[in-house]
Amino acid sequence: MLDDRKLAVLRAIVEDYVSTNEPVGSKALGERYALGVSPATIRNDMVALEEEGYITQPHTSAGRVPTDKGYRLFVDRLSTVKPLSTAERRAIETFLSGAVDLEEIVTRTVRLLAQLTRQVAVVQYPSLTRSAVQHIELVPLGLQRVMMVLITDTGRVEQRVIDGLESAEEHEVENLRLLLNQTLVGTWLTEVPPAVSDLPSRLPPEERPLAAAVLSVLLESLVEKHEEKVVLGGTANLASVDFSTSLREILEALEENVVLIRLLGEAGDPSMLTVRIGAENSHQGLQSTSIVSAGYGVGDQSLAKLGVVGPTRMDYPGTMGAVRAVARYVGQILAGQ
Amino acid sequence: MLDDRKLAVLRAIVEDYVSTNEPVGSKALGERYALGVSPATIRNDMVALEEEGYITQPHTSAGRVPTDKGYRLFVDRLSTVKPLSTAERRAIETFLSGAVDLEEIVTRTVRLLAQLTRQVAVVQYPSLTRSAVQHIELVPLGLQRVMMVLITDTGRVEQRVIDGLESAEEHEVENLRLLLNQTLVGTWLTEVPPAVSDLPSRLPPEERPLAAAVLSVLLESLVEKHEEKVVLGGTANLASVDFSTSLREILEALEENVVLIRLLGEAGDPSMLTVRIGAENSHQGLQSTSIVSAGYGVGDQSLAKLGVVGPTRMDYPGTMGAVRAVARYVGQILAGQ
DNA sequence: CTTAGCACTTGAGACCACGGAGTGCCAGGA
DNA sequence: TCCTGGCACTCCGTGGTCTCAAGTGCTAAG
Repeated sequence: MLDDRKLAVLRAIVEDYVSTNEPVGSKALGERYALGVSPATIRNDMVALEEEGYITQPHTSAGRVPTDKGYRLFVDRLSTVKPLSTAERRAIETFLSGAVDLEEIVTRTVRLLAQLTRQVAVVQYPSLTRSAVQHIELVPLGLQRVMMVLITDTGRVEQRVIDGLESAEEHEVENLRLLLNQTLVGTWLTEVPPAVSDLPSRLPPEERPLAAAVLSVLLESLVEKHEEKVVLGGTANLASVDFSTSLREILEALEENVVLIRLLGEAGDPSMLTVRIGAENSHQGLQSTSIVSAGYGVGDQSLAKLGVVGPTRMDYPGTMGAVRAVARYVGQILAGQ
Repeated sequence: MLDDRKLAVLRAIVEDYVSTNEPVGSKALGERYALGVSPATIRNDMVALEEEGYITQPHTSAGRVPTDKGYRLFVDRLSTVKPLSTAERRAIETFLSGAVDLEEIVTRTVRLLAQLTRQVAVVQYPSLTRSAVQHIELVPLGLQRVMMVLITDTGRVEQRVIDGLESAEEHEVENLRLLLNQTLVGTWLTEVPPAVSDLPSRLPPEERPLAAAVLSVLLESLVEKHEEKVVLGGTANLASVDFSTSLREILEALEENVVLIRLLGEAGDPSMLTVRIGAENSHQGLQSTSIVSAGYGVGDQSLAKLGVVGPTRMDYPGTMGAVRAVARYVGQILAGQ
């Protein structure tokens, strides 16, 4: 059905359209890419490709433009991820290694990715669920307030103030602090709830109210802050492309962190690159964009996702290469912390 | 030079242009606003206003458009800040009072402001410099690492890991923690450096290396995190306006936190509303925008700034009303924390 | 199966004419 | 002195027509 030459034609169409942003015709195609056949032949192939739904013409007697399905085929079978140049790799490395804490790693990553791909970059904070407790600190703030600080081995810090306590005596707080650390250090966050279920019963009765209050806040912070935080960068890059859907819709979608997180989450195997093209995106405002994403993490466990959002008409090999490289380096940096 | 009627004409021009986005002519002006004089008279006034540089025509025989100078006069003398409706006030209050921590207050504020003004909102995190130490916590993480957590009375939390220590014995850390809190709780952050200068000398010699390391990180975090954090929202609102400078430039400027902070900082008396119009903004990319900002804080001390960025052609009275109201409510919420 | 040739389609751009909205100016009136 | 009505002029935006380039589909020959 689709022989090699037809595929080559499709590839050429995609590449040409991506770089020129203009519908590509049979003659120009034959000239610019060494297909070794005449325009007429290319036209015949185009008809076949159009019948199969890989390309389409904006109007009769205009050139062809790839459809979402066409890009999909291109990504799946006709292209290979383009590795970064060594200069680029070195730049990534030095740029990221200058970061001092998790927050800075994330902000730098997002900048980097936006710059490399010239598109909008999205980086999700490492999720809490996949990390383990490194330390829990309780700080008395006056008699009725205690601050809880939870530190994970991925460098994330969550803090909460627990208010309206009956009384929080120094030694009670100290006791609880010791017990919590003893019980929880090294535990996966997902394992925290079962691990603490019997904890109050291991304390003298008068200390249980405090423990209960602290635990409820601790558990709450685990579900609530779940994996909700993302950082966005390079929105200015949207301005240079013209989208079929309005720019406003896209910006609105991108501002909704919830939407972004859902989209990143929808991606498949986190250890692989995922590409969602045009209408494959479930969100209304992003049907004219493609999202290239990858999981990143320490070792073989993925902690969170990062990716870029751009027009369906994007340089897939290059973008995929950049996303993959950045994801790997961030993982390394995190591991090194 | 400029009698009352001329000013009334200018006011009418600004109001009309803001609401229609079209150059406004003498006839239409007389009809829509009850100026009580003929178009010819208005034309004469327009000539005078144009000579003074308050208005300009895009081309001969088109209507007039206010210049930056015209808007400036309008803001300074021809308009009054429009108070919000009680419904809006109530909405602000309920929306903001649902926030649980500083981060959420800031995010909610930015959303709120963007929604109220239909423009881009900018909120700066409460600055460290104007707040006082509420608590300092030191947490040993293994033998060579200590985490320092600094909590301010404005609810801000800074944490740092101090690495590569020779040894951090439990009791040394504990000692230092006590001493730090004893010395610093209640101290303005700006007063911290002098307050700790002689601190190592008050410790036994063997504990001084640890103290020095911790102090250097503490001081560093004071200057570094200074007032650098801003949150942005409502960028989608940019898409609906068309700017004379390219949208890209504006988005780029907005992404540079440094730029935003400088711009907010340039504003005058923090207890007042500041309006910077068009070319009054020092930054290149924002010469076609106006920035309305205000300080917010607890009591009469301003902790940080917030504001909105929009086209020079904006509804100044409404925007100023919204910014002022939001700034006040945020202050109240912060005080209530 | 490929290719050359050809007639056909269509949007983009150039050109033009025209109407509407706005202007400046002047002379007459309160 | 200031306002007003009148008038001639300017310019932009709109819509129509025309042409051109690029592209297409189809057919017949290699």
